[in-house]
Formats: sequence, C-alpha cells, structure tokens
Amino acid sequence: MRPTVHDIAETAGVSLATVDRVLNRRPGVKAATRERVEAAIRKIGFVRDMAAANLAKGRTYPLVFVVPRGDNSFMEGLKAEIEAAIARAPQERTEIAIRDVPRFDGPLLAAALDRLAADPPAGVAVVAVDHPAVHAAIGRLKEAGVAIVTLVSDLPGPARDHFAGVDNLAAGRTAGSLMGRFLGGRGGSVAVVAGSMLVGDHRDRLEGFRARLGELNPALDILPVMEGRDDPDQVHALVADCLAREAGLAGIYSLGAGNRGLIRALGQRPDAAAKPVAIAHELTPHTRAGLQSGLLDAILNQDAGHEVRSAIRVLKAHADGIPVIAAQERIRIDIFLKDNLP
Amino acid sequence: MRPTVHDIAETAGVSLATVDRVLNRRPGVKAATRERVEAAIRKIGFVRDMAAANLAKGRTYPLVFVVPRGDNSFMEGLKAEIEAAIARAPQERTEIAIRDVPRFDGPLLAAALDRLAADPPAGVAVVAVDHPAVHAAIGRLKEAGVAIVTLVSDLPGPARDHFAGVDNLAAGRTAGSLMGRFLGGRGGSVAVVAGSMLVGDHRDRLEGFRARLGELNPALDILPVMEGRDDPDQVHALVADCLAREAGLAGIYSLGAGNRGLIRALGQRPDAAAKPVAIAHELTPHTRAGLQSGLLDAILNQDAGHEVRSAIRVLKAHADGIPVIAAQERIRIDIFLKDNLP
DNA sequence: AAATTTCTGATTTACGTACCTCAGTTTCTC
DNA sequence: GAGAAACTGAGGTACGTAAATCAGAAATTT
Repeated sequence: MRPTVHDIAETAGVSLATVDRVLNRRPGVKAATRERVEAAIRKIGFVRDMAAANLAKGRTYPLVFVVPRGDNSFMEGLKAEIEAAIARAPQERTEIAIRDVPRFDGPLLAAALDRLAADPPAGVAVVAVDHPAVHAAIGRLKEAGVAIVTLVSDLPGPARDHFAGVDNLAAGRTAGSLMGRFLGGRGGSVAVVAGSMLVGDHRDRLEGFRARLGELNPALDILPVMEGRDDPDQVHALVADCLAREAGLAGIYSLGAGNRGLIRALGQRPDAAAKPVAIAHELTPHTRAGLQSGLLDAILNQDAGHEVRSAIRVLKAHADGIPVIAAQERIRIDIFLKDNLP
Repeated sequence: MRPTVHDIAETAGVSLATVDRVLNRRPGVKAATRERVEAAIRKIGFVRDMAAANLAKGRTYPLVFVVPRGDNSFMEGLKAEIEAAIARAPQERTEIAIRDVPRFDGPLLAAALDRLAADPPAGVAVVAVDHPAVHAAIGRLKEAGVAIVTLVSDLPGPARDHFAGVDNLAAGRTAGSLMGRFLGGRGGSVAVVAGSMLVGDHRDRLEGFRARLGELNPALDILPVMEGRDDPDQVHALVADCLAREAGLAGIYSLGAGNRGLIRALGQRPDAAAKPVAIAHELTPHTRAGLQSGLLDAILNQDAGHEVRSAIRVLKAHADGIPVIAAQERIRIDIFLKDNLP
C-alpha cells in the first residue's frame, strides 16, 4: 500500500493538521517541524494522491484557448480538437473556453490576453503572434500565476512555460531534404509559396528549406518566395502563373495554408508540363486528396489533436507544479506519403 | 456542477442504494425500477467520477507486459519505456509487471500466458507470436475477463481487444515509396534484409515494400531476401557479402533488427562502390548515428514510448468498459530523416 | 512573571462513489 | 391469505486529502 498523510504524521511524530499545513504551504509551522515532516515524506516516499486531493478540493482547472479567427482547414481542425477536449472536460476536471481573436494582429491578441486577467484561469494556451505587446501581455498573465503554453506558433522567451508545436526550422529542413532527394540530380527551378513573411513559423520554414536544399542540390534555382496570404484563391493565381511562366519548374514547396489553390493549379497545368515535385504542410481533407491523387508528393504535418491534448496536460501539470513526460509532449514533424496516411 | 449519484436518486425518485445497485450491476432491482434509474442517468447526463469511484474501491489496475527476452535495441527501448511506466504506476493506480519469454517461441509464450490465469490481472499487453497455441491462450485469458492488447506485433482476431503498434504492410509500402523516390529513375538491384520470414511483421513489411517499389520502379531488380536473424553479426556478414558481389546495388532495405551490422558493413564498403540508398527500421542509438553520418538515408520508426503508454490507457479503459480517444491510440509510422530527428 | 504571540494537536466535515447491514415493503406462490 | 421470496430504503463507514475550528502548549516579548 502506498503511504498516506497518516503515515507521514506517524513517522514524523506530528499531527495530521501539521502535515496538512506543510503539504499545502499553510503558515504556522516552525522551520524545524516543517523539516521533520519533509524528511518523513522523503523517507516513506509519499506522493500525494492527486485524484483524492482534487476530489477534496472540488478543484477544476479553468483553461482558455486563444486561437485566431481563421478559415483555413488547419485552424478549423485545431478548433475541432479543442471542442473534442471540451466534450471530455468533465472527466478531466477541466473547464475549457475558446477565445477567438483576429489573426496576425499582435495588439488585439495582447488586449484579449489582458482581458483574461480579470478572472484569471489556471492556464492559457495561445497561438502566439510575434509582437512586443503579446510578449508583455503573456508576461503579465504569468505574473498573475497563470500557466502559459504557446500553441502551434511559438513566442520564445522566459514568459511562456512550454511550446506545444513543432520546430519549424527543422520542418523546413525536412522539406528541403525531401525535395532534394525526390528531385535526384535533376536541375531546374523550385518555387516556394508562403502565407506571409511576417509570421515567424513561415520564416523559419523558409530558412530551413533554403539552407537544406541549397546544401543538397546547389544547382537548383530557388525562386523568390510568393506570398499567398494563406488564401486558396491567391495561392491558385500565384501558382498558375508560375507554372505558365517557368518552363523548367522542378518543384514547389508550399509552407503555409491555402493548399486548395495549389492543388487546383497543379491539376489544371498544361498537359505538356511535367508535374513538379510538390510538398505541402498540414494534413487536411484537401491535402489528403492531393496526396492520394498524386498531385502532392509529400505532406509535412503537425498533429493538432496531439498539440491540444499535450497543451492541456502541460497546463494542468504546471498548475499543480508537477513534472510531465517530456517525450510524450514532443510534437513530431510527421511526414506523410500516400502510403502511411492515417 | 456535474450531476452526482444523489441527483440520479432524486430525479428517479429512488434511494441512493438502488442507484448504487443499478450502477454497479448488483442484483435485487426490478426491471422497471432499473429502467427508471437508467432513464434518469441519461436525462441528467450523469457520468461516474472515476477518480472518486477508484478511491472508494481502493482500485488499482494490475497489468502484465509479456515481452520477448531479447537483446536488440528496440526491445531494450521498449522495456525501458515499461520501466518508466512502472515508475509512474502509483500516480496512475496501475501495478505493472514484466514477464520475459523466449523470443519467437509460440508454445512457450502460450504457456506463459496460461500461467497468468492463476492470478488474472486486469489487463495483459503481449508482443504476440503468430502461433495457434498463442491464439488459444489469449482466448482463454479473454474468457477469464482479462483485457488484451497486442503490442508491436499483432495477432489479428476477435480475441485481442486492441493492437498497439503500426500497420506493417503500410510501413513496407512507405519504405518502398521512399526507396523508389530516392532512387529516382536509377536502375540496378535492391537488397532486402529481414530478421526471419516466420515473423508476421517482417512478412508484411516485405510484401508492402516489394509491391510498392515494383509499382513505382518496375525496372529495379529486387534481390531475394536475406535473413539475418536480427543479429548484428549475421547481418554484417550478409550485407558485406552482398556489397562485394552486387556491383550495381542501388539500395538496401533492412526491415528487421541488427542494424549495427548493416551500418558497419556500409561503412566498410570498398571506396569504389557508390553508397546504396539505405533504409532501416526503428530509431535506436545505432540507427540514429547511421542516419547522422549519412550511411542511412531514412529510418522508419514506431514510438515505443507511445506504444507502451497507449497500451496502458487502452487496458485501463477496457477494464472499466469506457471508450478511448481513437486518434490518440493510433501509432504512427514515423519517417525520420537527418533533419527531423527528435 | 505575566501577557502575548506563535505553534501544534485533536476533531470534524466534506468531496463523490462503493459497499454493507438491517429493516421494511412489495410481489409472488400455493 | 399466509408464507416465502424479491425488492427497496435508510443509514452508516470507508477511500485519501483538504480545510476549518478551537483548545492547549510552547516560545517569545514586555
């Protein structure tokens, strides 16, 4: 049988009340006595039964997910995963709320975060935007004792406690490797479509891609990046134009959203043109279809469900001050080919 | 506040004792009354607080992991993950034991499983071997009310409740795709090293690989499979011999263990020989080094930590008769390049 | 030495569920 | 319609922890 608070009291030679004061950091215990109790805890290897403690406290974990109001499939999938977590909330003693904010807008995001401080939740997961105001707002929440996890898009620094997302530099390098290997020794040009170069993730992916592909296949001509604003129609226009213009186009890397447009443009290319090797990010119904039809050659993915579940676990653990299983919280850069689709 | 048993009693107009009898399938309740209680449960959306229930019952989940006594790095990693789970056991109310059995031996595995029936645990996770005796033994355990999960190696059928592992046919196809794409249009021969064709996983991987590579690049000559018994030294000998013999060797696929030998042989190849594209399974310290040094081109992996944690979650859920989050329990076929190594 | 402050113990109630006992009520059987 | 059997209610204790109260002891100050 695992030791209980009663066992602590007995081995330390104190009463239950004192053990409780020590365990829950309540005042009114002499330093020497506290030390005796802590020694007893270490000696018998006591670990608090969190289930029983939460039951007694009637504790729940109020959590807030702050996500961009967006229309792209990945963000929709992410929200669906949060909804799924909300459905599981009673069993997990969480109370999860979603806050929509306009996308790519630092000051408004910061304002939304500051509004949370009025009734501070136990933890906040936020799809971060790289802006000083956001940095400051996260710092203030942290100051108020709120656990903070950045989700999908990071904002490195001491303010956030954890990042639930992928290393986008590595993701870009992975895309570069795949592109280089799939092209073999072939020459020609490679196009890159991004959402916006104002987003840190996209910059990282681009940097990684360029560096790795350049290493692997220096002869390739990497074209200037096209910005599609994550919008299918804009992406379609850009890619269609590029396909028409670039005769020797060997590859396309789409590192943002709006891949519906990419796939449409690839499908409509002139028969004469060889299909370029195409690599895109995020597994959605559209990219899945593109991969299956052969218009896309590989998809790099981050598992939104994993990210959401991981964020919740980390926030809860942080609120309780207990450690997490690091390996479980590492979000993989998934590579999907036609053959290993889930 | 979420509803409790008291709320059920109130809305059904019965006593707590009756609610308890219905909830815990105790006898002595008229069918009509039971129906009333169940209707109340549905009406107010009651879900049992498992934490409180387990506390009251003093319940723990005795689980047994039956794994092959083996020396290869993957199995060692798997055991390390089980040990890690054992360290977490108190918090998770599990009591996990490991049973070692000789590898590749159906009857002995079956005997080990039968021995468990003397003091049946709540659940068993077993690295299965395809043998009628094992099938039967699993059936008997199931009959005794034990939840069964096959781990890493499946034994399809109605007896086991779940498989915590990857689809090896798809893994083989994925390897075939990568090999085909990495080789581009190049011709030549491709060698395959397996552990033993008696193991279902290896057969599946081989089948998938051959089919997919044949589809993608029919000109390639896929050599007869070499069986290295998952032993580094045997694998080394086979591969070294093959490298010496086959001048036009374009690729090697190692679908089993013993990759230390593969990497050694690749490193020692004559300078004149071009390095074949090499793809192996399972991320271990050896294969990681091989990937980083460039001797391997890709590693397909199944996350042993995920498999173990998943098996535990599924076994607990099954013991309680509650559903799991399907997506969370799907073990991915991870593709690792140098760039996305964890 | 008295008054105060600080510390500690003993005890109680509560969280939501499980499980037991015993008394009491219905329903069935002959 | 009596006896047996089946069902139901009321109430208690327990699980491990939290949180509170109040009395009393010990240390500190005046």
